[in-house]
Amino acid sequence: MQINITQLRDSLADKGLKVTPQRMNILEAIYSLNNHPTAENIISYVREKHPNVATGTVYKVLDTLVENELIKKVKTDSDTMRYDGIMNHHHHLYCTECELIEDYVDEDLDKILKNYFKKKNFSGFTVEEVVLQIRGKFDKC
Amino acid sequence: MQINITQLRDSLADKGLKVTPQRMNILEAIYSLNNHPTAENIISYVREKHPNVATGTVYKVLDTLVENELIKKVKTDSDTMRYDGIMNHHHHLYCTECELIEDYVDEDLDKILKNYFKKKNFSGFTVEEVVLQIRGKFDKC
DNA sequence: ACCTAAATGAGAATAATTCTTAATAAAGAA
DNA sequence: TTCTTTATTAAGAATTATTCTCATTTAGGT
Repeated sequence: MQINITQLRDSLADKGLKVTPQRMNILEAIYSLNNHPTAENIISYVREKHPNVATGTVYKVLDTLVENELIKKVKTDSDTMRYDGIMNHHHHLYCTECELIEDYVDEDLDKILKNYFKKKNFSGFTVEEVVLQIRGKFDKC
Repeated sequence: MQINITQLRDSLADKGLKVTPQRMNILEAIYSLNNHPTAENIISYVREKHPNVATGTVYKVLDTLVENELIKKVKTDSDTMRYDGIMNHHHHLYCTECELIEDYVDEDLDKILKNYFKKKNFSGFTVEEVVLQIRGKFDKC
C-alpha cells in the first residue's frame, strides 16, 4: 500500500475524528494486511508493535471507521466479520474451497447493472447499491 | 406456505435423512416464519408447541438442512445468521432502515449475468453462482 | 419386536463481540 | 504553553450466538 502517515492522519481529521495512535495503527494495519483481515488479524498486527492495545478498543475503532466510511465490513459464510480498506465500489469473489475473498472491480458490469435497475424501477424500493457475491473456485484450490 | 406434512417428510427422506419430529418442526418453522428467520426465531417458534427442544439440536438440524440443500444460509451485515427455505436461485433486497430482507427473483437478470460472466471468462477463477445484495430503502421505511 | 447407528437433550464450553468504568489523552481555548 | 473539556482508551467482566460433550433416546432397517 502506498498510503503514508500524513494521508492516514488527514483521512481521520477530514471526518472530524480525533487522531489517536490507536486509530492510526488500526488504519495502517487494514491497509497493510492484504485481503480482508478479521478483527483478530488486525489485533495481532497492531500488537506486534503496540502490545497493550485493548481488544475492545480495536472493535470500537473499527466501528467508528465503518461509520465514517473509511473502511467497509465484509460478511462471510463463517461467523467472523472481515474488514476492507478499499472504498471504491467493488464486488467480491468467494472461493468455496479456501478462505480467500478477492476484490473484483468491473465498471462495465456496474454500468450494465445500473441501467438494468434504472429501467426495472422497483415499486416500493429504491436501489442504492448493488454488490455481487461471486461464488466459485480458484483454479489453484 | 402451501407445504404439507407429507412433502416435508419426503424432502427429508429423499436426502436419506432420518425423519425426526425435530427436523419436521424446524423445517415447518422455516417455511411458516416469513422472511429469513434467525436461529433464535426458529427456536421460539418450535418451542411454542415443543418446549423441550434443545438449542443445540436446532443449530445441528439447521446445519444438516443446509448441507443437504434443503435450506440456505443468508449473510447479513449484522452478526446473526439467517435462514431461507426458498431454494430457487434468487437475490436479496436489504433495507438500510429496517431489518427486513426480501427475496428477489429475476430470471432475465440472471440470464444477463450468466452471459456476461461466460464472456468475461476470469483467468484463475471458475464462477459457480452469482448472488446480488441489493441495498436500498423500502418507501414505507 | 429388536438392533444399531444416528439424533437428541441438557448444559457446559467457546468465540466473537460488546459493555462498564476509571484513567488518559487529543484538540481547542486561554 | 498550559488548561479544560470531552472523547478515547485499557482492562477485564458480561453478553450473545454458536458449538461441543456425553449420556440417553429413537428412527428405520432386519
